[in-house]
Amino acid sequence: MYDERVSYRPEVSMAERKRRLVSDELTESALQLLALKGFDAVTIDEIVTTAGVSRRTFFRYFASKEDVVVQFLADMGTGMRADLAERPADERPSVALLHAVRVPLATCAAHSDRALRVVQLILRTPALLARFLERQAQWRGDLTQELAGRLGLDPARELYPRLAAGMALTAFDAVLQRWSDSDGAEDPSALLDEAFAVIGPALDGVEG
Amino acid sequence: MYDERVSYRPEVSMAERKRRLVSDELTESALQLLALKGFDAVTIDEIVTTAGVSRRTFFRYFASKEDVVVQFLADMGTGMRADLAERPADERPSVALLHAVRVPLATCAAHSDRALRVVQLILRTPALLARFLERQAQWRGDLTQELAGRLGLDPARELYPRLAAGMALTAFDAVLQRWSDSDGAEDPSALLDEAFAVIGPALDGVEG
DNA sequence: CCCCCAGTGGCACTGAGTGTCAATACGCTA
DNA sequence: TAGCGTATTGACACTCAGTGCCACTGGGGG
Repeated sequence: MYDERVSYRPEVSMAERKRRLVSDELTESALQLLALKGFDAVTIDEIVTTAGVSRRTFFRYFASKEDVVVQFLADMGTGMRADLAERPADERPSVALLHAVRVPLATCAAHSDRALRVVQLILRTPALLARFLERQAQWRGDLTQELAGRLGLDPARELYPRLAAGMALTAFDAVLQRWSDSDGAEDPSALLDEAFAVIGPALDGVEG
Repeated sequence: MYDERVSYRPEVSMAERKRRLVSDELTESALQLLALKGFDAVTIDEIVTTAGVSRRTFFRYFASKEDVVVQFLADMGTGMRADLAERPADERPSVALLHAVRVPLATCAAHSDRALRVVQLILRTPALLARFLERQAQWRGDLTQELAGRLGLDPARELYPRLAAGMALTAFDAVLQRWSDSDGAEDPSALLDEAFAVIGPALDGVEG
């Protein structure tokens, strides 16, 4: 056999790397075509032909046509909750949430060449927007739970955790919208600070 | 001809009443079946058979299967913007938005026998939730525009209008969620007051 | 009385999404 | 190196959502 110390990663199997390759190829082809011709004008057959796999394989990687696009931004949500969980327990909600929401926006800004096109496609395609908002509702639930835990509140009795999570995501949406409308000209991070300056008083309460 | 003063409404034609009848019949059948068997388990064929019309006719009244359910709550959005527009110009945003959002929730509470089942169905069915949130995004845009107009702000340069609209709808969502989870036991109006007590400071600014 | 037309049903078609099965390729073991 | 179990794939058939098209009908107006 080969020497395990060079060019061999036991933790990433051959099969796993192969799966990644197919997934990436599919995502690449889909994004290319969808951005070019619009969501409705592209069939799955075109995507899989371009990617060089069968139609059946497509649905083994993505649950729907919308998923190819939306999953591109999916990790954001899981990351946000993790980031919130890592903030110090005594930090004010406005500060903790600001940091949690900033990370995915910074990622967008860093990969603006790809991300901008995807975001614009999502915001302008009703079917994609619907799926995106559905995902975001999931994020809101996650943030609500995390926030309730850190504050010792019961989300079934107190409105605050859900409202705070919703406000943070409202800020996220507003920034994303402006970033998209300005074709990436405006700085997401600066816009986010601006947004949190508005919602901050509500997040930290009247005594803030 | 007949005497126009009795049992004849020139403003509501025969054809129009007929359309209403078909639409209501379709909505009725759909809601009944969907609530009973779940969204995915009901086909359009079942709905139209129950309603006694053809499949083709269904799609002349509703754009999709989701639409039958979501359109049940659709007028809410248009009503909200109209209500906001009618508030006095010098009223604080928090008060104006509170009134605008209260109306549809009051309507839900008044028809809780129907509305509760529909809301629960929507919140628990991913496909329906997605369509509902898509509609809500439209409401947010409308409220943003209305609010910007009343405050003399440019929504393309100021984040506030969109944030305020988003916060009001976040309150709306949180209340709807609690109302649904409690099977209608909690009072939407009281919950809404509670929610606006939280977000109010952000809506009216630091000088509120 | 006839024309007009909005609403309808039937039909065929495209495209999304799923279940099934045979073939293939890889990893492991003798 | 040969053989075996497993995971991935491709092909096919099928259901169902949604759309375009055309012929029919029934009621209202000239």
